[in-house]
Amino acid sequence: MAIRVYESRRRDVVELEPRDEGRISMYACGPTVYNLIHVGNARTIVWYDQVRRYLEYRGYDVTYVMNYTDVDDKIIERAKIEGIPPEGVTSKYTQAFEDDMSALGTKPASLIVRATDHIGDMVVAIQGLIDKGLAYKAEGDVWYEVENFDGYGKLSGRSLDDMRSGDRIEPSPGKKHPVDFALWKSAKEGEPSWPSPWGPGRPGWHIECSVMSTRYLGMGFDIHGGGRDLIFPHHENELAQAEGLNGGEFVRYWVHAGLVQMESEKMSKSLGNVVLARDVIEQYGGETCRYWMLASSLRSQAVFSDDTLDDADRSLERWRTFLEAAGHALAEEAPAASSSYRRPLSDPGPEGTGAEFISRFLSSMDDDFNSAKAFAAIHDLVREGNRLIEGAQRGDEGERKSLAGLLEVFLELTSVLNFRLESKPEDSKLVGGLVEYLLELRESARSERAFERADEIRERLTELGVAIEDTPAGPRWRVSGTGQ
RNA sequence: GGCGGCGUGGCCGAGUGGUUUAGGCAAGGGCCUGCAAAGCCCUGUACAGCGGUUCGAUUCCGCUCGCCGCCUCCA
Repeated sequence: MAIRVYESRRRDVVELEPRDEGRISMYACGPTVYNLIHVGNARTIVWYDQVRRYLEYRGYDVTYVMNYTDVDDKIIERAKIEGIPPEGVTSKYTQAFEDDMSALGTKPASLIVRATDHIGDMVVAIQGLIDKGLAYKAEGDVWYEVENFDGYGKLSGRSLDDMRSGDRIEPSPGKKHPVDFALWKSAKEGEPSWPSPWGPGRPGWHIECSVMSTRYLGMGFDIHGGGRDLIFPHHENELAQAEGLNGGEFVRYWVHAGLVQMESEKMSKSLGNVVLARDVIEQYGGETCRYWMLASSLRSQAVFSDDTLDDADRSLERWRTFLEAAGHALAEEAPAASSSYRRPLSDPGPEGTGAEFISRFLSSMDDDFNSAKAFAAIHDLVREGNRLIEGAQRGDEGERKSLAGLLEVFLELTSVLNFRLESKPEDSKLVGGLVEYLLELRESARSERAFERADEIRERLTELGVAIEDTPAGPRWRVSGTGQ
């Protein structure tokens, strides 16, 4: 069974057949580092991280390149506002991006590339396009001539005629066709610039991705993506540049993520309805945020609201509770998480306790990363596991064995999604000691049947965010809630 | 105006031409508990509307209504 993905250009779900057997090359448009990212930006990157993790889990050797766009009008603007040089802006927001993404459990791409480190390559590419008759100079600018590229519009499914008739494109002086886009912009006073055969200036928005992706991954690499809103013009233009310059196919599979919706409107910087990733992480924690992002599948739009985030938080809490309870029930026989699980496509498939859950998880994720269905398999596993806990605690050998098997599968599946399910940081030694002491007091009250006193202790702790559960093996506690 | 997508029970969100339920959250009932909590069991009879195809459609086709995305910087 192969992995299937929805491919934007073909507008269909197709089998993923990598250019090189056993290897996947993927490229993602990373941030333009001029601002803190919002949860929509973050969700797309988290999903790409998940795609990468899943492909590795399925046995592929993945090379994942991400770019940071660190030359752009917005950066220049921002530098003026903050009164610092553009490099100050980019380094500040690059760090902020990496901090946010790390809080969301993504691991850095195999290779991170910066536009400013590849200006020379871009100049060479632009000259190449001019030489091929696909670009032309107009004053200090260089424009891509879309009418000379056969197939312009094939990714986004639109024709030049459609676009010409649209009244939203403003013709610029010097452009031959209103859709022609800038490859090189001449420098204005006080802007960062680089030398070029056409005079000092800086590259246009799209050229860096064409140049850097093909430099490191070659033409015809496997997966390229970003949010749906990048399909046009960004990816269309990347395609026109790369294929126009090099010939052949640029990208085998275009994979685009659905956008985050805010009250039935997309979240977007231009609409001004953004919620910063940082703020959501602070309120709900990175793991809840990641759960929310992944619980809706890659292509569907995710609804941002307190309700959907609260749902995610409670669902995750259910998993944590299971992990903890199963661990207690099995004591030292409890399996530990491995650092790297692998289920290559070539595997005959799992056997033994919990195998059905692995199978369901795999077939769901193989099917265009249907995470919603994959999560359901984990939830079903948890229910079955919870049923076994009482018996396992009693010492029933059969149930212990089954529970241990299920727990092992649970650890595997949640680790593929990079959920650590760790207890809250408040769970420190001092706090632990104090809570244990209060529980001892409560237990002695209970043994004297002084329930009023016992309940008072429990209520006070609950108010403080410490949940108490009495189990046959004694009371248990944990820090609950969303950390507010 | 052009192109694309969607409309599932209180909310989020999978899926399918027909019999057995996606799953989560919330709600109600029960078990367990000193009482709780956690957990388990049960319950809700949902697929925008109108036609059509079909023995049978939530699932296919058409139309209508509503919503969303792209067409301009945007993940």
